[in-house]
Amino acid sequence: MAKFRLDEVDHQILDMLIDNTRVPFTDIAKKLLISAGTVHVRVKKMEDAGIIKGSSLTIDYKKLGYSFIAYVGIFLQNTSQTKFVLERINLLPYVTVAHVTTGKFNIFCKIRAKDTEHAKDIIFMLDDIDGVYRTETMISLEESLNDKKRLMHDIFREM
Amino acid sequence: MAKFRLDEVDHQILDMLIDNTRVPFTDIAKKLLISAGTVHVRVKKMEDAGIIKGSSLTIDYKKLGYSFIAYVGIFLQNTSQTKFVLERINLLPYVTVAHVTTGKFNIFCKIRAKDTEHAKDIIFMLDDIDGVYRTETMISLEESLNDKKRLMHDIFREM
DNA sequence: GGTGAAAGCACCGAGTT
DNA sequence: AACTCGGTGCTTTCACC
Repeated sequence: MAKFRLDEVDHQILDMLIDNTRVPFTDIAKKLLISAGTVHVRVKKMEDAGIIKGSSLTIDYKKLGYSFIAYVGIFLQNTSQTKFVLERINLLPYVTVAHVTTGKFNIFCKIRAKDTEHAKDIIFMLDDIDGVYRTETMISLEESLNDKKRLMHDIFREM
Repeated sequence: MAKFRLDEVDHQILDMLIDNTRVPFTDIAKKLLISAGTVHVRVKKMEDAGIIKGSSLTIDYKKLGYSFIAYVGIFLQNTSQTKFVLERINLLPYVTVAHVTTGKFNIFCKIRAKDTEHAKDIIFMLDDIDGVYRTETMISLEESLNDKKRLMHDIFREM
């Protein structure tokens, strides 16, 4: 995978858009003392390069009744079944992300549910997939998301 | 936390905006056969209710040279140190999310790094936090994100 | 690669049904 | 609650630097 170099202006633009994709390009332009046209061209360039893959809303799932988060580690009967099981897992809507991992588990995923009862159903569905030997669940008591803005500044500025 | 009820139109609007926050309200209106003003009012309502917390870009971190993902389970010397350690963890920019969990680990977090060398540095920083007894790392060999669109449709439509 | 202005639209609030 | 409509302001393009 090619590594793409961004300059300081690109970083500043990303910083602002990452916090709010709807911030007007004219505002960005004012802050960075460049023209709105330039902002537009640079954003387009980052989109074309695939650095900006898309945009999405941040939804408050708790307000929608989904306040249960857990991580589930999956042990397979045989690692050759990894691909098959991963495909099945991705058919389950309540699994938000799945990873093939080294270490203790073969597959590791995050689930989002309404409550413990609902989570139980999801975990049973995972257990029922062919090739899954057993699962181990870690319930999240508190989620703490890192601040995106700081992430961008500190991580990517150094490149 | 109060549970907020969304109707079919709200769901359709969210579905479109979740795929692309910059899709014009006029396009949404055309597709749903309502007026752009109505789209505007409904989005505003969801923002005011806090359902829509914000918006963000999806960045291709791999293209920026950050292709390493791992999960780190943390064992504390004493659970009373949870809050303190969590605060320290959140100061580390490469930790994208941290959870207080039940089960095997006390705290559980996800890190994003350039490579194994870089990951090692981050894990050492975690190990060095006062109160951390030891850590256990699971390296992600493959990440598989669930499709957002399907998530919204299948999960929230039923409420 | 950047600018600035102009044309084309989108947003958004007010007033109406 | 939803619609129309008009003012305001944003995006996007393009000729020029």
